[in-house]
Amino acid sequence: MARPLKPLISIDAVVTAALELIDESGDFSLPKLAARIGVSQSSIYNHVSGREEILELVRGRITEGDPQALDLAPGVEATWEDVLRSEIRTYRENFARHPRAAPLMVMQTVRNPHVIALYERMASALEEAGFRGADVASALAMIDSFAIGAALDLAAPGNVWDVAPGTESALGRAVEGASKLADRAETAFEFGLEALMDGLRLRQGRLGR
Amino acid sequence: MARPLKPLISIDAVVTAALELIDESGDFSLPKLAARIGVSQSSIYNHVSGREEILELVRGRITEGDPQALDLAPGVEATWEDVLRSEIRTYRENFARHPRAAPLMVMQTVRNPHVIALYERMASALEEAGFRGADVASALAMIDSFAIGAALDLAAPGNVWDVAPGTESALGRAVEGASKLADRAETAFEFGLEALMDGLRLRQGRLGR
DNA sequence: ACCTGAACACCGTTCAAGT
DNA sequence: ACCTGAACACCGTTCAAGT
Repeated sequence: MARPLKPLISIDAVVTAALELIDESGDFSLPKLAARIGVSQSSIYNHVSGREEILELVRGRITEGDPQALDLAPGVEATWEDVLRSEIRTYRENFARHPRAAPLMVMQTVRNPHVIALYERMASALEEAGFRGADVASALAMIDSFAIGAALDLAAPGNVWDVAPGTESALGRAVEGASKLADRAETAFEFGLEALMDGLRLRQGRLGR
Repeated sequence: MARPLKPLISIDAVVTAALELIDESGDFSLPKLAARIGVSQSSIYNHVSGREEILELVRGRITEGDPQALDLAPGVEATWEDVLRSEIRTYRENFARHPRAAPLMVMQTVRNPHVIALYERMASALEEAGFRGADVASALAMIDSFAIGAALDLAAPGNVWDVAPGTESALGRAVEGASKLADRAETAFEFGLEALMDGLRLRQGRLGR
């Protein structure tokens, strides 16, 4: 076949196909990706450096859903808490739309500009709150863990802990209590988000000490 | 060679070799594992069901480091906060000794009894604090995210975010501030742990509301 | 019961050859 | 510039054959 008049592949098509593959089955391989695009495996390397870059592009696609505007009463300034809460929620909602994508991203360094920009907005909010230097980094690390954890939670199989049902134990009761909820992951996320915000607010109050 | 008089492999040896492999290089495959034990790849399946079980056994080995006793003044009862803080710290310290193991565990359901027991102790502490049912599960999910995040942080390459050094931005300043610290991950962990405990304590106070 | 070697169905990446 | 097919060096798992 050799070189066609019009390219058979575009980076965009690669990313779209990759995300479809991930959404459908949760696993993703170059052979499957090539098959879906209808092209040979090796030709993908003409557009992209390899698997890692594809996944990083997928991260971009997932995250680029515009940062939802904070709608506040006119004239009211958004507080650092508003901003932080909103960014975390957006981040998590983006992954909620592609639950199976999270596990594939965890182990890769974040290079995507959209995601970097998101963390930049959070870092600014933390500075506005009065946090400085390493404290900002620590807070970001915590937020990051929480957000990734929440995303992984969405991808996780029904039970994270292999506890026999009806077990008389605190963990058994917790698992049972959660299983009654329509959206266990959602509830856990909201609980965690508020606890996290409380924790930060409290530390902010002590900053001058 | 066929069946030897004394088994060439023991489950214990498999786990030890697997953990060595992980600690040294961070990656782990059955061919490499077999080579290290000095046995053929397929014979491993006589002792273990496959890759997943091996990793779950490794999780056990890492976690079984005895739960450090809380040493308190005699007669003083450990509060739920003491217990929680100590368990989280222990969990994270265990992974600190094997930083490269964390990424391999993230995507697997926890089946190991030692780890289940650890979560059971945390669930009890949360009940003692007054949390019930889904709230216990939510708090555990949050703690879990945090602990796993902290563990992944130890395994992560130097920079989690690909920010150009000297960038004039809040994120740039945060990264720079953190890079000055001898133990960035350690500092972030302590910051997060205290913020998390604060968040839980505050929610506990509102439980009766 | 426990080992081996061969086989199977996968991976990601490279590269000469074609137009 | 962009595609193909073949090749390479890996995976995890299964299974008949040996003692």
